Amino acid sequence: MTEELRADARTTDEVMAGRLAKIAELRDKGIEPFRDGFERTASVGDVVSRYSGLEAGEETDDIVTVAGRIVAKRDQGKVLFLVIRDGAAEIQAFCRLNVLGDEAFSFARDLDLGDWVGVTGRVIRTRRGELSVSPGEVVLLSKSIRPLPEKYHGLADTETRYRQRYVDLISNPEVRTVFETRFRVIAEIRRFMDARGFLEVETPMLQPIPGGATARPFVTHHNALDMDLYLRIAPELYLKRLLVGGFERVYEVNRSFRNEGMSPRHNPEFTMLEAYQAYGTMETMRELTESLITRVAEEVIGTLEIEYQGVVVSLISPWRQATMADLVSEAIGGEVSVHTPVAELLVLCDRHQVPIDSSWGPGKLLTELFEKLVEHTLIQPTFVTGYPAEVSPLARRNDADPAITDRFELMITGREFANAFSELVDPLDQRSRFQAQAAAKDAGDDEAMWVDEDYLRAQEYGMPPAGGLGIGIDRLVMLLTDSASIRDVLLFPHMRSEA
RNA sequence: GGGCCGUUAGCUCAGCUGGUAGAGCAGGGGACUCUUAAUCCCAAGGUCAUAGGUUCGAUCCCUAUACGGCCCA
Repeated sequence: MTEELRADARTTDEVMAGRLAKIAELRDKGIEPFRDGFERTASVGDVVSRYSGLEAGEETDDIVTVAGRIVAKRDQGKVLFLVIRDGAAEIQAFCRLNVLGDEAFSFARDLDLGDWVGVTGRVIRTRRGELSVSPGEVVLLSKSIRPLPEKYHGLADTETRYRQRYVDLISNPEVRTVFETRFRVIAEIRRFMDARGFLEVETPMLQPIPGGATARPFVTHHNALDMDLYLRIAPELYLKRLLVGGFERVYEVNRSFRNEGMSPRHNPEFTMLEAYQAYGTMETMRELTESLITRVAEEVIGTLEIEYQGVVVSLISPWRQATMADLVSEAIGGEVSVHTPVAELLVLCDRHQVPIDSSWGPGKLLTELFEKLVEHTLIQPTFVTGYPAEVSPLARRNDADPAITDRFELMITGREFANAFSELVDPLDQRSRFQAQAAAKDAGDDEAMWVDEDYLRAQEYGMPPAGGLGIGIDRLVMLLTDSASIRDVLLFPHMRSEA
């Protein structure tokens, strides 16, 4: 039976049948192919760094026990080379018949690519210069029953890479590096914020009223309460309630959810940093943003000159600042602002093929022109200021010009990286802004905000002046890892159900 | 949602605007006591994404669907 299965092993199913037969065989011999734990004396990385000075042909008497996955196997008859990978480090097991003896050697030869093993033996460097463990013992820790992708080209199919990230991580070592960078970025952000006296907090992901952004939410249902709840589109309104409650500096590294299309730049769930600082302003947040991103780049990738998709981006301070009105004026070759008559803006929208809606005021029209004509041109870091109040329902009006707000968005590589403002703390103005949003929602804008009465009530108790900030972490990681798609910086990007 | 492109062995890829498919790696058998994309010999491996259509005949041409990628909204 076993022999037949082995002889017939062809496709995946048959390979798997062969491996299953091996499992049965091992159990017949009293060997459990899925062990309970294992004691090793060193990681592969430790051994590699500790013995980096060992000369070719030199053999130590030091005995180590390492463990890992077999990722390559070179069988030479009475000598067998197994490459053992533990994390990102690899070491060769140089198995010799005369050292292991007949039974142990044939056991080692019977191991398969993908198996997890423990190897005990002397640390040596082969005549050909490869650091190795020369095992006196090889034990199977966990059997692999499914074949790994091709060893040289790795796994290239994008669909399989995203769906089966575990295989991608085994097969393409540089993928691991991207994710190590991602999580070091997040760790560095926390260190930076903590050092500035911010407290990391947690706020609801399930919200009765989704707020803090203009986006369509995901809906879910709480059975016991028989009420609909929404997955948060932003933590903003809860974090600002904490300012009312007396917390002065808070932040949340948050997963938020937006029910919109997917693209190389959008995933339905994404990660951002939101931070609020009592007594701060847009300018406080601007300095914070620039310092934070600069620090993270220096600490994690060690440079401020970044090549992104073939373009060099310089994160060296100071970063450019410009107003939306000036940038749009420059793009169209004439003076426009939020005070330009609507009729004139409509002509410009028409001329530049910007689709419009009859309910839009000058602020929205100007913003649309900006997004169509300017945004994609801002490759180097640029703080765009002077956002119209019409498109900034949570931001404080500028004292000199109440039609715009004390708000910026940070653009890099033509994309939005951060959004921040002096917070609107006036409950009366906030109510009228919410009402304008509600009117837009009634007019069919399903991304418009809801009126959040509890948030207004909180503000009515008195909210300190404050600066608030949001930074898109996925995009930041894309920039720092030169990744073209957001899927390349998400371990498990969303996909349709498999066919 | 619209447009374009893709889907061939477990993996990476070939395949002549039509005559039912090839290689390398992995897997199987064998040789080899310093290999490292090991090498050499042998044998095997396919519902050409799915469903229809055109045709004497379809991996190839047409339609639809599924999944993926890019662009646009």
